Amino acid sequence: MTWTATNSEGYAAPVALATDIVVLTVRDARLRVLTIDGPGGRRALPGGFVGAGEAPEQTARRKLREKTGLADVYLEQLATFADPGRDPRGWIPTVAHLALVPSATTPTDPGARWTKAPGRRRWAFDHEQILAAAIERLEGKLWWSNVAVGILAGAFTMTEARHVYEAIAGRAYDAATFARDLKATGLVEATGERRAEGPGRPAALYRFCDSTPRWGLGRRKRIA
Amino acid sequence: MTWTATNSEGYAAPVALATDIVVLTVRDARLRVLTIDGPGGRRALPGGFVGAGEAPEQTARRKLREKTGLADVYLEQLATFADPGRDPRGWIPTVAHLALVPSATTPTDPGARWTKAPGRRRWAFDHEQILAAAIERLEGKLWWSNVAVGILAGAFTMTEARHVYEAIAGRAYDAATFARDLKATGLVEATGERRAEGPGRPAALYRFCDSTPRWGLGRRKRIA
DNA sequence: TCAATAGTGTCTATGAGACAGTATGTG
DNA sequence: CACATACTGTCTCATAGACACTATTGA
Repeated sequence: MTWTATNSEGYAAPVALATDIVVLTVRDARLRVLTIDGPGGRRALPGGFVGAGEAPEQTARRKLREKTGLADVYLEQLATFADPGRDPRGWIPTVAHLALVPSATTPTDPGARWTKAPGRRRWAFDHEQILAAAIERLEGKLWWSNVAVGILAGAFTMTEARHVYEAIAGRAYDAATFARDLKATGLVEATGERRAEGPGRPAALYRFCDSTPRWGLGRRKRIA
Repeated sequence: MTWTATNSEGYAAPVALATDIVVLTVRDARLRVLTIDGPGGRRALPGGFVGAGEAPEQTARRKLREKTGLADVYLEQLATFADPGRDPRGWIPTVAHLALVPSATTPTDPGARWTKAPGRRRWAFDHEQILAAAIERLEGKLWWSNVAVGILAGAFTMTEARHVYEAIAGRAYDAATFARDLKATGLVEATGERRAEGPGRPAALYRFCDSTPRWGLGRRKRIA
């Protein structure tokens, strides 16, 4: 039995407005997406219904806090998926969001897992399409904006940053060239600190100047 | 009196799902947006309500046909605006679209006009914000995709194309460099025809290889 | 001392801006 | 012929890839 809704003018209305969140991070040199159990043993994206008087972004942040315990997260709107029949429960458009969280994030929700992205898992609803849009957006903005600040929150070494960029771009970068070019974006600054990880010369630490979405200086970088 | 809606589970639902369309073109060397009369003498974007069983993109195409008489139009989803209170009639999220039409397009709707974008006009609702998002999207994709095919439908000379690109980018391009770089995107092809406009050597004609959204070869071009 | 990791310098290929000069039309 | 517009060739600067070389740590 599907749900229905009617407005005060007598016309059919959407049953609800949903939001789905593509939570991405880089773990073990792989891009991974946070998934929950969906119907039919398929993977699904976390999400929920937008409350009356609530902006979709607020809903997304609220759900993200419930799933990961994180309050300050890089979050941006991705696109809206509203094809008829996308949700068997009825007419439920969803405003998809892209969120990036630090590598060390552990889901607080016991049903949530990190899944390789892209991978061979079967997805519920139109979530595979939403995931594809999220990855394309992330790749496209990688060298042009500070998106990566979501994963590289706090201080990081150039080597750590490089591993994150490599997992997202799906290619290797020369270490020297990488450092030069990341500095050239004007988006990062040195903290002045250093960090030693095992043997070898300690690495200088950097941080992104802003944690809110910003565009870089318009340099180019080949992804493929 | 604001509208309301309730779904079959007893919860408040959106009153309706709307779509607004930012129809852009280049006329008289200026970027222009199609506007209709909104409340309070303000300018408004054309749009309408998404019907039950309809995808928002279909609604946008239907409305576009009513306003301009055009059936095949470059159209892509822009973003969804759903802040509470954005529409005084009630909870009405809108899926905004970006559409590009040829320069010669004349509105069939008598209330519709071409308005300079950006300009100093006052806008209804959150339409100024939607327009700003559309212009940013168009500028950002200009040299990376075939967006301009929406305006340069059919065959065009390099000079015509340059005028369109200049109006969108807000800067002048060297004619020789422009032609070289537009060809280098791999998105256009020569038709083999020529066209004479007054005195001077006739210009070769080109067309975009695809009329559906495509990405170019990843070259760069400075906008500012 | 060596191994390991971090960081610097530089050579080269390519794309983009600028512009001089050539080609081909109309009157 | 003059003039106007279209097109070609080329110089130069900036960016990105590659890689040799130096620097700084722990064992």
